[in-house]
Amino acid sequence: MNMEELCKTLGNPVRLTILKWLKEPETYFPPMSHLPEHEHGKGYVCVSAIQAKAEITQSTASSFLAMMKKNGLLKSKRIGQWTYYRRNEELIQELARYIANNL
Amino acid sequence: MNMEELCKTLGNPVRLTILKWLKEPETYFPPMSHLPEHEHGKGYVCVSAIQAKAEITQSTASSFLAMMKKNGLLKSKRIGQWTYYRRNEELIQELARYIANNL
DNA sequence: TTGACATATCGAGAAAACGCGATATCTTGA
DNA sequence: TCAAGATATCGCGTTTTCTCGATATGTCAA
Repeated sequence: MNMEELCKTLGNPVRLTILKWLKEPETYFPPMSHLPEHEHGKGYVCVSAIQAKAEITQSTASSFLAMMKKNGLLKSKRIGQWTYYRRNEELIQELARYIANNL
Repeated sequence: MNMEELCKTLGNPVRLTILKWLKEPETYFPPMSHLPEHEHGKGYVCVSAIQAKAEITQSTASSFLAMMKKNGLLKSKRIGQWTYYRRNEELIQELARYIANNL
């Protein structure tokens, strides 16, 4: 867990908002119609849905999500031509514990 | 608590390190010889000690510390010609709780 | 195999953060 | 009142981040 990089990643209003949206995907995104049944309810959201909601370009969405994944905040799964991202709750809790105990 | 600004502030290696040093002031800083007896043991460290330890200029130290105070990470007390800074443990714990529960 | 669509990567101009030196302000002791 | 030391603020060149458009890559269906 790279605290500095993690904080830089979270220090951007768009990325911070995306992370919050992904906490309640059903609230903030339309149903992922291409996602197979057995992957429903796991919090997966595709890049284009996030891009549309955040009102940023496709390239920005892609690189922001890649950055968040690189720092461990998100996990991703490629299904067909879609890349789905979801939160990595384990790292977020680890971050909270780190701040509480070691920062 | 402004999460975005807080993360920007923590997303800098020097500021992050300063915050950690202030967790154990006796370990990382020489005794604050001008600090009155009754203020000892409270974690106060003066600007010039932090500046020297971090190997940054006086102006950078001053503005970094002011930024950290503005975001609630530090508290400060002016005593004579010295400004002493210490951690604001309450906000750090609040940040940890916020990440654990609301991020 | 090819066309269409989703995503990733590249290159660049604009905006923000970095971190310095110079200078101003504040406080104390002479 | 004045000089000296500690800290705060200002201005600025440098570096990093932001965010875009253009283009490349990957995947599926026809």
